[in-house]
Amino acid sequence: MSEVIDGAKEARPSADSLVRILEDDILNAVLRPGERLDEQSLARRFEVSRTPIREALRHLASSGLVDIKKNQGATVKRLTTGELIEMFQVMAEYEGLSARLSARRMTKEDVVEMRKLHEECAAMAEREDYGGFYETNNIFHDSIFRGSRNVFLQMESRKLRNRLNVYRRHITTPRSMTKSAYEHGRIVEAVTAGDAAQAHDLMREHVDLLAGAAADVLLALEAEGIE
Amino acid sequence: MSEVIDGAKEARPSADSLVRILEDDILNAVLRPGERLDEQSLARRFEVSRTPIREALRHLASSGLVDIKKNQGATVKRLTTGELIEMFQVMAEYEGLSARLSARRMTKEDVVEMRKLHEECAAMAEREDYGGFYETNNIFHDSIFRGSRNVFLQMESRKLRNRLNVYRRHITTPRSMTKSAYEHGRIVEAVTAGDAAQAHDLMREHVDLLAGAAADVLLALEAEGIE
DNA sequence: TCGGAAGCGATTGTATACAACCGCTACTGC
DNA sequence: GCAGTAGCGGTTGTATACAATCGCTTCCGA
Repeated sequence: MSEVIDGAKEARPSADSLVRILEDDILNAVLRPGERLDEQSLARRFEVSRTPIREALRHLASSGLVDIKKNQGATVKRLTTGELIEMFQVMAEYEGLSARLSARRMTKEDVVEMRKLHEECAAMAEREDYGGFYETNNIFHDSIFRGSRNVFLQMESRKLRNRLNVYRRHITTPRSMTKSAYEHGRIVEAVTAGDAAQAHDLMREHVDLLAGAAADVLLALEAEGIE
Repeated sequence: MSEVIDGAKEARPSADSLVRILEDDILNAVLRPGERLDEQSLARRFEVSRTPIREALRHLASSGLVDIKKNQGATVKRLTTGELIEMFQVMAEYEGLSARLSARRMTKEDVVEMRKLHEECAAMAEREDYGGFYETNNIFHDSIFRGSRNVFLQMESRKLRNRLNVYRRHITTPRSMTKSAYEHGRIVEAVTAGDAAQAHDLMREHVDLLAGAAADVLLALEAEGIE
């Protein structure tokens, strides 16, 4: 990564920094889906010219966070239900692959780390500490991504997770922490045992909230334009 | 897509078109991995100013085809063997997911189309028409991606396939067409039967073998320095 | 009153001008 | 002779100026 120098937030940011700043704003819902991203306003706000703003917007566009229409400017990408489902399915696949690879490649130290995080997760569930569970759950999943020893997979899943997180607040997860923790346990066992196929399946099912026929129906409905 | 007007190849291309032109050049190895992409030269070549060139380069950078270092310009991204293998693994997962979803969602018409393409593939294999097999094989796999009814998956896999195709010429796939055709057959049956899990596994293994073989060849190539 | 087209304002797309930065070379001093 | 530095050429990064395009409003006519 770049220097940590940009701690001084009043220094005029350069295109590079702008990408991250705008990205954060989108992920934290400072900029909301559908919102217009006017080049001049942004230029004034950051005290730079339109040029670096444009570059940043183009970058965000090709990473999927922003939507640019020719001669009509940029808006924060608004995802339809269908697109969200599609992306969740791919995310589930990423997670499944990470578990498969981890089952084959994790070192003893990796496994210890993973088990520790799993136990922390379980403890959070026990206490019904939702915030803590959410945090630890993320770290647990990350440990499995790292264990996969596939940097490309890690990058892609991180990008996708960011995009999905924009909508996290709208997704009131109906899942119980206890059930999640139980599933974590089974995944941990499969990975530890080196059972790649089992690890893959358990993980994909664990993550794929909308795996079932519900998704098929929703997609079909949307295909005929019902909103 | 956009207008078909840009058939006139001497019209000065706009940033949008430039992305596709440069992309094609990279995919067709007119621009080779590691090659420098000088803004001024490109600007002269296409008779535009540096501005649209820059935008195109940034776009290609975030789609992974180009590598941009701050103040040091852009080069065609050169992938290491390890990165290629990682990407092939993810690609296999994409294909597996497409088969899984197709098994659940394909219409009767989709299935007919898929079977037709499979039979064409088999015929090509029979005749040992390697070029024809390659073409038809791609179309066959595409038909399954389409059958998945997951546009996001299709887009991601297309992007990834493009990136991998840059190195296709280095990958003289040692697989027999006959074996591929046979595996296609099993996949077709699983999809038709609606056996999602089976379709997924068969497809992933079908493509993953390519990855394994590719890895070996690439490792050999890297030993002598890829150029 | 409603439909349509032309003009206007505003925004994006492109070109050019200028500033900042990097790498290389050559020179100087030890 | 070699190390280090200062200067130079060239490339990228940013700012500004200009052109093209789009949507909206307004005006005209039926």
